[in-house]
Amino acid sequence: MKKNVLIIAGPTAVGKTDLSLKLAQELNGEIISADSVQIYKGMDIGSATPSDEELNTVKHYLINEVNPKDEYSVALYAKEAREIINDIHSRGKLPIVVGGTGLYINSLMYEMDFSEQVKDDKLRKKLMDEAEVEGVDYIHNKLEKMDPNAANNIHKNNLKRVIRALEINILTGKKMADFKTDPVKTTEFNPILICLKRNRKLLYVRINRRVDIMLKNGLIEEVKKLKKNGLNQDYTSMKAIGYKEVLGYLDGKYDYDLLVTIIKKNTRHFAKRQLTWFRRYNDAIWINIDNHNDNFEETYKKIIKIVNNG
RNA sequence: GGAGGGGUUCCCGAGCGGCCAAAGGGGGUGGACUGUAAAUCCAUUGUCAGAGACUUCGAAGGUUCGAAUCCUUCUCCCUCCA
Repeated sequence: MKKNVLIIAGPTAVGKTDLSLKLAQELNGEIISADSVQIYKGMDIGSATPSDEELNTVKHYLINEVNPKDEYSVALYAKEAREIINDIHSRGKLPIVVGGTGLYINSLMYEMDFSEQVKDDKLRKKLMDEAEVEGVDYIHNKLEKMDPNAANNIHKNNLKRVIRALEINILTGKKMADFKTDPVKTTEFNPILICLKRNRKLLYVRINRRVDIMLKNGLIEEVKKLKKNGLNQDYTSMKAIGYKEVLGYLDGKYDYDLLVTIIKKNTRHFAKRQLTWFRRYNDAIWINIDNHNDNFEETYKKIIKIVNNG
């Protein structure tokens, strides 16, 4: 029988951390983060990384692992998280994947083909320059000739993706579809996907409140520190919500009030995108936790039952 | 008290007789997503909805084949002079 992996997903600020800590204690589990920002070191406030106390209560993985100047990727995540899952299983414990990065979670639940190491920054830049000079239609037509299927699926304005598809074709001669086999579920373990949700309005209230708290807790200082260490908006890590906006504020692009508004807005938009992503999974178990602000008992008991019954 | 300017769809803001359910932006909502994913991109946004019908542009009247657009009165807001 395949071993279980419990996955707790959901939009930002829904309350994943609190619940997962409780679950880990009840289920003899260890937590693997699925968060593309918490994985970076020194980005704690803006990414709502669990506190030191929380991190010490339950064993956590893939949090504060990567230098913000380094690049990270789903491919790496899929590899590392699977190794950790195996390790946890080998010790007879339950791996609990917690996070809101849909693609990362997807890379665990499904077999994604990351075998070909293809990436060429120079080529990307060249294509980007080309697009700037010739226009998006030109570059999209180019893709149309090389990989009509991909061109059909990617909107011409989505430059990043158009270029990626071209990059793959130029580097490997393959087409996008060659990597995009029908979703095949992983056979290594049995993923149990729990998606947490709340009433949208309430979620937005929580988001707004949390942004205020982040600011009060020193988000700006955190970004200043990162900036001092040489980080700027060109780094992937600094494109995270909260960070990119504060960098703009520090550069004088807008005042404090507008900064707050923008961070909140972007976070709300993000939460919406997360929800859209998670809705793709037909076998997801959605749990509304509106009524569990103070007491998770009912929710975690429900989840424990689900896990125990396979 | 006098002289002007203005009240437009959730918000800001264009329109100034028909091509206006009304530009544009914001916000909201829905969606896409295979190595940057907290990224990147798309759609939709008066109501019912099938073409189409119905109710909107501060309020009430009026002119006109036809009004958000013109006239009258009322009402609220802003600026300047007193």
